[in-house]
Order: sequence, then structure tokens, then C-alpha cells
Amino acid sequence: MPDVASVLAQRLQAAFDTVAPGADPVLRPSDRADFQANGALALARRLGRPPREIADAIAAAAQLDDVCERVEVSGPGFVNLVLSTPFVERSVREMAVDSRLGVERTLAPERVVVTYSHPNVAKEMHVGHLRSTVIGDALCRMLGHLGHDVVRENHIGDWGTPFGMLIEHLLDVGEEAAITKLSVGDLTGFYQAARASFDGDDEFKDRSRRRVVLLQRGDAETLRMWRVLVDHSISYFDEVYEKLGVLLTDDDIKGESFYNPMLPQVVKDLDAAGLLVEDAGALCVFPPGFTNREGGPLPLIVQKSDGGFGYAATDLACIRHRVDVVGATRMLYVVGAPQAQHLEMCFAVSRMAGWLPSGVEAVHVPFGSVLGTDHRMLRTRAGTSVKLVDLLDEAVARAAEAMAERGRDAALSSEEQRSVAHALGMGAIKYADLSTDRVRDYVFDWDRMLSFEGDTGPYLQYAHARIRSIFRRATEPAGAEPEPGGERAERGSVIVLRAPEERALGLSLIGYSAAIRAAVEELSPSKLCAYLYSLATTFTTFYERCPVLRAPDETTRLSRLALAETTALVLSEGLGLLGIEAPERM
RNA sequence: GCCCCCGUGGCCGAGUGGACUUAGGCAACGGACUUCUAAUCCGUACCACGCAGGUUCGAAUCCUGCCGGGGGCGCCA
Repeated sequence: MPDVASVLAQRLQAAFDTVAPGADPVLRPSDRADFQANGALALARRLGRPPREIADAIAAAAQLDDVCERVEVSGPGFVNLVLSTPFVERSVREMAVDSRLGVERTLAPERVVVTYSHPNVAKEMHVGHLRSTVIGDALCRMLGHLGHDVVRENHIGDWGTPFGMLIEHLLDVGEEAAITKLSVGDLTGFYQAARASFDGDDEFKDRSRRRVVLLQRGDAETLRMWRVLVDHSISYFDEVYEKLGVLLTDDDIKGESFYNPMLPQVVKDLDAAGLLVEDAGALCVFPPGFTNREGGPLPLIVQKSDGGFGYAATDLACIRHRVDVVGATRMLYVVGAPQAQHLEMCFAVSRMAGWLPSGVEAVHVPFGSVLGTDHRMLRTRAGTSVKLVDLLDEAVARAAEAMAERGRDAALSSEEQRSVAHALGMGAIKYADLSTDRVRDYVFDWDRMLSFEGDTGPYLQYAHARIRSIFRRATEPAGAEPEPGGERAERGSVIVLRAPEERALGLSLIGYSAAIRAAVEELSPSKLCAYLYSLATTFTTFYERCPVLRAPDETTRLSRLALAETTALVLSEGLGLLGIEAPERM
């Protein structure tokens, strides 16, 4: 089931081809019509003809009778398109009975590795991990929905020199005490205590260094203690992920330790390829185009002068593994913007070494920082970074408070209150993060995201819950079964669009598939957010003006019920693709 | 010093070559509740595209320079 924009694009392309083969119709949504094609203007110079004349020719050539009720040339050469209401109606009906709500699977599925979240063992998760986790999760869900084969990867920091001091600290405090501390989530306390010993105690420092060597040699007892630290950290991460409601599981963990055994081969093969240069004792690759402070070549340090491997080695091993073993055709790095240069260098070196063939795409998906309302990096009053769990818990507490203020505590069971407060709190945080352009820094403002007014997660959740409540009040038993298919098939076919608000809602609904496509194409969940918000406002306008249960006649009533139901399905599925729950009531 | 990202009204923010005299939201003001959940809707008002040049029939969008903010620039990840 092709979506409306594709149908128009196709027809217009044919018309443009008659005037100038291959010319882009430049189809856009319009505020003067439903859509507009701007392509004629761009052709004016190329063809040496007045743009209006070209637009006229295109409008005349376009086969649009069955889909448009008006095709007009206006202004300097815009082609305005107003869809015919029967066509909109037909499209909504098809969508309403389609189990995928008109979203077709991709014809070119890829195996996409998405790497995101990546917390460090024995270190607290903070807001910096929030964006990566939330954005990565949404991208995985959207890509998966379009039929791509998504391989999630959580590249946790579970290896390296800090483990010497962490293990020694574990020995000092005793395993029991260490485990207790880690399982209550006081990772920061544990890490800082270890750090303090390391900085203030030379004997401890020596022990730590020896411990690193033991770890790297694979000493059994050292590895066992390392495992204790890793396992308890992971179970703590799992708690956070469960709270957040993201897809990541233990199976997705491929930490630095996983790639560690592959590092010597990375060095060997780079050397064999003649790419390795020894510089100041370190083994480096100098990809062209990168310069240091003095304007000289900038190295990617693969092996440090002390013989240890740099993180670049791990990242290179990763790329090889994903291509050779995982079979990735695409890899997405949901990693903060500051690492752009490092990743570019890794990609460049991988290409030089032939590890990243031309058919495989590696993309950095950067994002900006989370700022406090003072527009500086979000920190606690003490100046430390904010614990992610604290943030999540506060969101839930604030949501519960807001529900109580509105008297919802009386309307819902205490169990339901808890789950709804949780959904609202997470929805608020996630939507605030996802709805803004990824690469910009964004201001973390409780009052804004949890105000439950305007362009927020809770507003969308509310819009959805309100629709559901219509069905609880409707007498049809069918209304209580929101699942696609079956009886829905019959109900969808009764949709008629008469009132302008009905037509507007229908038009908005059939834009769903294009919105998802755009969001995936641009790796930009904010595109889907914007669509859902616009659908929700279009719906509420419809809802204010067009009584559903009290519709003037049975035909209208059934039609409006079907429209409402389809809207609810799009909202809950769309929010779901963003990793946001849509409660049945709130 | 070099490189990258960002700069849109009081605030947040979409738009990256087309009708833009810039969407939407928040805050403000005025209306609509014995409701299909008002966490809503309708309306009003609001001196915004950092600055200066350039390219173009047309620039918030492309180019150059500058200003402001953030980040990066060899053994941390």
C-alpha cells in the first residue's frame, strides 16, 4: 500500500519527465494546498523558459484526476495540489484495515549494527548516557519496524588500566562489602574510593599496576574478581535499562574485553599492510587529512609506547568484527559529538586497511550535550554529574504528583497509578530528548517536559488515553479490542470524511508512513515526534468539534469511531517506536 | 593557531534554495467545563533568522570574512 506522498511523487515524476527527464518535482507539504511541487521554478533557467509556462505544462501532463480535486499553478510557478476527499477517504480506509497501518517494509533490508549506551563498569550512569541510550533505542525500534535486521551493541567499558585499582580496592574492602555497594548502585562511591587510594597511596598504586599486568596475563583469580565487578555492574545497568524501558539486554553486551583478544592481530595486519608507523615509541597510523595543533599529521595511536593498546585498537577491531563476523552492511555509532574526529579517523584507517569495504557504511550519529536550565552542562549542586537513576526516579515522582493534583489518584488503582506515573515520567524524559534535533545541545527543564502541556510526551500519552476512554464508553464490544485485523477490517471500511476536521484528520493519518520513513532516512526520531504531535493536535481539534459517541447518525458515529481507533493505533505504535509507553488510561 | 558543531521573538524550537512578510510550543491576554478525561480546545497579541559582504530570478537555508557559545586537536575512553 503506497502512501499518498509516494503516489503523488510518482505521478509528478512522470509529468516532469515529459518536460525535462529526471527533474526533481520537489514535492512538499503546502500551507496553501495539501501539497505543492516546486520543481518547475528550478527548471526555468535550465530550459530557458518562463517558470509559469513550465508549471502549466507539468500541470497539464500530470495524471492526477483520480487523486486530486484541484491542480493549480500559482505564484511564479508552483503547482498546488489539493487531494480529492474520496481519495483521502480511500487511503484512510486502506490504512485503517492494514495491520501495519500503511507502513511498508523496506525493499532493501540491511543488517544494521547500532552501538549505543556504553556505560563503564564500576562507574555511575549519568545524563551523558541518557541521550545515547534513548536515541539508540528509538533508532533500533524504527529500523526494525521497517524490516531491517538490527543488531544492538552495548560497548561497555569493561577493560583497561582502571581495573587494577578497582580490583585492589575490592580486595581492600572485602568482596562482600564491594558487592553490597555495587548492587545498591553506589558505583560512584566505589570508584572514587579506589581512585582516592590510587592517588594517595603509593603502595596501593604499585599493587594496582601489578594487578593490571595479572589481569592482562589472564591470571585466574584476578579474572574472577574482575568478573565480580563486571557482573554486578551489569546487573545494575539492567535495572536502569528496565526502568527506562529500552530494548538492551545482556545479549547485546560486547564490551571492550570482548575485542581485547583481537587487538594483536589488528596491529599485525596494519603492519603487514604497511600502514603502521612508530612515532615516539607508539605504533600509529596517520590517515591523510587530519592535522594536529602544529599543523602536522595526526596519528591514530593503535599501540601505546608502554605496549598497551589504545581505544583506537579496540574500535578498529570492532569494525573488522562487525564486517567479517556479524555481516553488517551498515553501522551506526550513537556517540556524543565530541568523538566525531576520533570516529572519522577510525573509519578512515579501516578503509585504508580494507576492513571497511565500500559497500559497508559506517555512520557517526552524534548528539549534543544535556544542559541545565542555566545553559551549562547539567550538574548537581556539588558540581558532580547527575546520576541517571536519580533523574529517572524524580521524573516518576513528579508525574505521580501531577496525577494526584488532578485527582487521578482517585480514578485509578494504586497499582495503575504507579505504572502510569512511571510511563509518564519516562515518556516526558524521552520525548524531551527525542523531539529536539539530535545534534543540538538541549536544555533539561523539568517544568517544561513535565508541564503536561504543549509539545510533550505526556500530552501525546493523554491524547491516546482519551481516545481509549471513548471505546470504554462505547457500547460496541469491538471497541474494547484495539488489536489490528479481524473486526477492525470491517470497521475501517465505514470511514467517511465529511466535516473539514474529519478530512484534516484523515490527511494527517495517511502521513504516518512517510513520517517514519523520513525519521529513519535522516536517523532523526524528532521527525516522528513532530508528526505524532501534529496528529494529536489535529485529532483533538476533531474531537472538540465532531462528537463521536453522540454523532448525529449511526454512519457518522461508526466512521468517527474508526477514525479515532486508527488515530489511537498510530499514536500508540508511533510512541512505541520511540520507546514511549501509551497507557490505556491515565 | 587549526578543525568541527551551534547561533531563529521574553523563553524553547521547526524549517537547510522557492510564495518565508518564518511553523509549532511555553509564558501573556480574552473566551469555552452539570465534558466523549479541561493534562483540553478556540481566539488575540508578540519590533526573531548573530553581523557584513557575495552567488542566485529567489537565501534562515549556499559561499567568504567576522562576532558570540560549545567541543576537538598523540599515548584517557
